[in-house]
Amino acid sequence: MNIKEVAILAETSVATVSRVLNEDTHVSESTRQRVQEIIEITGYKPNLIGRNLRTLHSGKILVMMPTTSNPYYSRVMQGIEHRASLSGYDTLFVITHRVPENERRYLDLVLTKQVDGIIVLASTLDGQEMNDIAGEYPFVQCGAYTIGDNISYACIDNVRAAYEAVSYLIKTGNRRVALMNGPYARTYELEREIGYKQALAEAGIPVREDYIRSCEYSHLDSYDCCVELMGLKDPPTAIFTSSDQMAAGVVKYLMKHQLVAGRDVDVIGFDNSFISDMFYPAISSVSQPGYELGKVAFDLLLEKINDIHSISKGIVLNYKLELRDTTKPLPEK
Amino acid sequence: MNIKEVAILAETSVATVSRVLNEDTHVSESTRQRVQEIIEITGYKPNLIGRNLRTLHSGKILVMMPTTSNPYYSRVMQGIEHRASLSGYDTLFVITHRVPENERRYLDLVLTKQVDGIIVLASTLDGQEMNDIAGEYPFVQCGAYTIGDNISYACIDNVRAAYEAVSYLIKTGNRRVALMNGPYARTYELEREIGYKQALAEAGIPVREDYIRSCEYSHLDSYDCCVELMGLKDPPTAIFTSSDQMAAGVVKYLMKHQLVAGRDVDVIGFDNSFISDMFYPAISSVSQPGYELGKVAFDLLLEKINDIHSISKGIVLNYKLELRDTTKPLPEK
DNA sequence: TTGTAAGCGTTATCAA
DNA sequence: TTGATAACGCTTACAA
Repeated sequence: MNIKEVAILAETSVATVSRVLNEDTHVSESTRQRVQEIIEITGYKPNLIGRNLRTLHSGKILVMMPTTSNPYYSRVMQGIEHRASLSGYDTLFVITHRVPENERRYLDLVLTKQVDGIIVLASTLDGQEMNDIAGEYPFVQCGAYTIGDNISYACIDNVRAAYEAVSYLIKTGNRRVALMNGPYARTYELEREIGYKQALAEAGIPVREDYIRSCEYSHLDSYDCCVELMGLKDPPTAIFTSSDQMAAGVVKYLMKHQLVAGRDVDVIGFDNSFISDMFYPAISSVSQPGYELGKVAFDLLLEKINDIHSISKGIVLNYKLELRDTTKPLPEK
Repeated sequence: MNIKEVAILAETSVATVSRVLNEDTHVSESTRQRVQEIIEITGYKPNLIGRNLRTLHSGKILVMMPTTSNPYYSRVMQGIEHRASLSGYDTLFVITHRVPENERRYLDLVLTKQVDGIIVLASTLDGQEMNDIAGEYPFVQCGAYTIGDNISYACIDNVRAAYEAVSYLIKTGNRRVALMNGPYARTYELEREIGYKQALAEAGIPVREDYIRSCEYSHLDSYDCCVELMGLKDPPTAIFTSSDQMAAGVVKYLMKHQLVAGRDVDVIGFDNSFISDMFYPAISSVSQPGYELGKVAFDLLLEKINDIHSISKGIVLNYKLELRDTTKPLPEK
C-alpha cells in the first residue's frame, strides 16, 4: 500500500493525500475525511524512506555508547531521549564496544544521511578525526570532550571532581591514597589523574607512581588490581576509582579480607550509578548529572542540526560528591 | 555532493558511478579508477536514503529493550549485533521504558520501512497486537514469548528454571521459600510462578500467598519487599527472585540485619548478570544464555525478513543454575 | 563496457 | 481546493 493506491481508492490525487498526511489546511473537510477513512481501512503507513529522501532529513538522531554495562549511561540516554522526543526526534542507540571501526561504521549513518546527527558518549576516535567530522556533520560529545574547534560538548569538570574526592579522602585522615583509573587515556581519565595529583600536592603528599593504577571498568579487573595495591609494602588507606563497578570490586576485596570499607580502607567511586547504593556497605561516589548532561547534549546537537556552522560550545555541569558508608565523616573543627 | 556530481567530475554517467559503488564487474578498470579517485577526492558518500528507497530495504534492524539497567540485556544485545553484522545488518537499539506507546512509536520504524525488522526483548504489548504485526512485518521476540501463530521467539523454559531453582532451595533444607517476582504479568513471570508452585507441590509444601510477592526489578523495591517478607510471623528461610538486582536488594537487607545469606536465608537471583558475581557474598543465580538467545533471535528474524510467510518457530535454550555463596551445598546422600 | 531512462514513495511547485 | 508533474538520490533494465 502506497500513497498512490490510497489516492486511487479515495478518488483523489497523491498530492491531496500527501496534504492530508501532513495536515495541510488547504484541503476541504469532505475530501480530508474521505482520505482519512481510506487510510484507516487500509492501515496505510507512509514510507518514511520516500519522505526522507524528499525532505532530506530523517527525524532521527543516533547515540553512540561504548558499552551498556555502566548504568550511568542509562541516565544520559534518558536525558537525550526525553529532550529529543520533545523536538520530534527519535533516538536510536548503538554500542561501539570501544572499537574505532565500529564507531566509524556508525558514523556513516550520519554521513549517508540516515540520521540527522550523532551524540557520542566516550569516543575512541582521535581529536582530529572527530573535529573533521564535526565540521561537516552534526556531531557532539557528551560526558567527555576533545580539543577541537568544531565539537560541542557537555561534561563535568573532571579535574575538579577528582580533586575534591581525593581532598576529601585526605581531609578525613588518609595520606596514602591510590588512584584506580580507566585504561583508555581519554581526556576525562587524564583529567582525573591531574585532579588527584593536585589534591596530593596541595596536602604536601608526594606522588607515588605505584599508587596510580589503570584497569578495565569492571569489578573483576579492579579486584585484581586491588590485590596488587594491597600487596604493596605500604598499602593505601584509601582508593579513588574511576567508576562504581571498579569501586565494587575494591569493596568486595576488602570484605573478603575482613577489612572494613570506611574504616580500614576508604573508597570513593565514580558516576553514582545504582551500584553504589545497591552495595552494602553503600559506596561513596562522585555523581555525574547524567540526565542533565544528556539533555544539554541534545540541545547542542540541535543547534548543529539547524546550522552546522553555528559556533561550537562546551557546557560544564556540576558534579556532586555523594558520601555513603565507604568514607569517614569530616573531622569536627 | 551526490552521485550526479561525481559522474560529471569523472566524466561518466551516474549508472557507471553506481556500478563502481556496488562493485559491479562490468566496469573497465580505467573508468573504475577514475571514478574511485573522484570519490576519494570529494569524500563522496552515497545517500543511503536514496539507495534504500530504490532497493526497498534498509539493512538495519531494530532492537527494543524495556530498559538498559539490567546488565543481562547487554549480552543479548551483543549476540544480536554480532550475528546481524555477519549478515550485513546494522543493529539499532531503542528503549521503551515499558511504555506501550513508546513501543508502538518504534514499531512504526518497521511499518514505515526504516528498518527491515524488529526484535523485542520484553514487550508490554498484548499478544493479539504483536501477532497482528508479526503477520505482516518481521518481528520476533527474544527472552520471552507470547501465544500467537505469527511470532517466532527465542527463550528459556522459565517454568523449569524456576522449578529447578526452588527445588534446589528445598533440597538444601528450606521449607519456607518465598518468590519475589516482577510486577508485569508477562509470560515469563507467570511461568516462574508456575515453576515455583510445582516445586513446592512436589515437596508437599502448601503454597502461602503471603510468600509470593511482586515488585519492581530494582534493588530498592526488592529491599522494601524484603522488609515485608521478613516481618512476617514465619519469615521465609529462602527467597527466589526474578532478577539479580532484586536479589542484591535482598542480600543487602540481610547484611544490614546481621543475617548471613546462604546460612540464615538462602537467595537465588535470575539472569546471572555481572551483579551476582560482583556482590559479596556472590549471589547464586539462574543463568540465561543471553548471547546465544540474541544470536538465535536474529536468525529467526532473518528468516522472516527473507520470507514474511515462513513458518514461525520458538527456540528454547538451556538455562543453568549458577551456585555461589548465597545457597547451601546439596546434602550428602 | 557504457549510457539512457524508468522508477522507488514521497513532497512541493505551479497552474488550473 | 485540487491535480499534474518535477524532484529528492539512487539502482537497474534495456539499448547501444
